[in-house]
Amino acid sequence: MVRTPCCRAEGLKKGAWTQEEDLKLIAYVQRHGEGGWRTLPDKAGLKRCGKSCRLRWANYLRPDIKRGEFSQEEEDSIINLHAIHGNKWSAIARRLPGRTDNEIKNHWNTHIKKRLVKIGIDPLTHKSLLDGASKSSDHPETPQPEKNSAHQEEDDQNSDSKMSPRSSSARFLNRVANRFGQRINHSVLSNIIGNGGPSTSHTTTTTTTTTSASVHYECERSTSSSSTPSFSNLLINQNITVDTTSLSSSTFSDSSDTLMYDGIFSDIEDMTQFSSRFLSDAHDDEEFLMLDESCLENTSFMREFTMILQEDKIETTSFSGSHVTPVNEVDEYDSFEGIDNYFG
DNA sequence: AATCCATTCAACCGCCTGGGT
DNA sequence: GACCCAGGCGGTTGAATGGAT
Repeated sequence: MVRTPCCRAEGLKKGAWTQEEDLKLIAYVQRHGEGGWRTLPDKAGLKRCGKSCRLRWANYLRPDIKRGEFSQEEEDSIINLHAIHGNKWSAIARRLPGRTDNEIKNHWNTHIKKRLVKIGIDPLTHKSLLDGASKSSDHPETPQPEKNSAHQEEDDQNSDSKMSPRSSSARFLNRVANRFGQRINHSVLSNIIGNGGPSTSHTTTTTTTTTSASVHYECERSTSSSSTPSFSNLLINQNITVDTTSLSSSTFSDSSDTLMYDGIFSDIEDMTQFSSRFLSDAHDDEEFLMLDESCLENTSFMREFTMILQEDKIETTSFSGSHVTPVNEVDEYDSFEGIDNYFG
């Protein structure tokens, strides 16, 4: 079947937009809103393809566009999100308010990708390019293959001031276990850490229907999601995340708590960083672990659980050893001591 | 100053998807 | 189910720019 062109090719202008065209487009969208892109050019008096108008608006003229250099935090988020989503630029852009998919894509291709390659990380797989090569201890200048993730870069750059998302995940688990270890029933924590128990069921069905707060883990793209998560691979390969939608006000049956939770999340200034570490799209093909219903109904638990998320975010962004609950780090990855305390 | 080359990024292209009929 | 349409997406292009020679 012959594809119908999105617009008539004759007489349409291409190339860089002029200020006059921008003003026309802005005026039209402000008056009529977004949408109807195919007919917009005629109505707005633009000799442009509707697609071109939409792109110009979405990538450049939209009032909430954030322009300028990417911050270190934004770059970290992009790397983390790319490890999860791959080249799904729009998905990544949704987590970076004010940044467009096109901008992120360009920045990735022109800056981040090169930097990752330079330090020995495959930007496609986020694994070391030196897999299988001899240990770099013989060659101190070559990257260490043990930390075969994109986070090596930030570790290298911020080893004293930042914690990697991986350690954040483990630390988060520690805190949950330490704080709630005496109150959450065993099966719930078994679910969270996937300790091989029967309750590592991936209750995808209930996620979309009855879910409230779902702790959900995402496997690295290179790993099979079908395997039952073990304690170790949870720490190494997975980030604990909380589904955003699950923490909406509708989550909580106690109406008096609704506003509180809304407040907490609206108070989080940097949703980008928060979401890059804890939040994820609720795709149908992703698997979820559910917190026990009883936990969700326990507003006290949910209150503290939410506070942990918030505190964790704050501590990670301005980490100093003095004010962070100590977490033993047995090796280069965090250990999950809290769960041991609980089960011990 | 002139030329060449590399880099950046706005814009385009073609494909895909979902909704409506 | 088939078809059409609108919108969205990722990959690619090419003009503009800056640095090196």
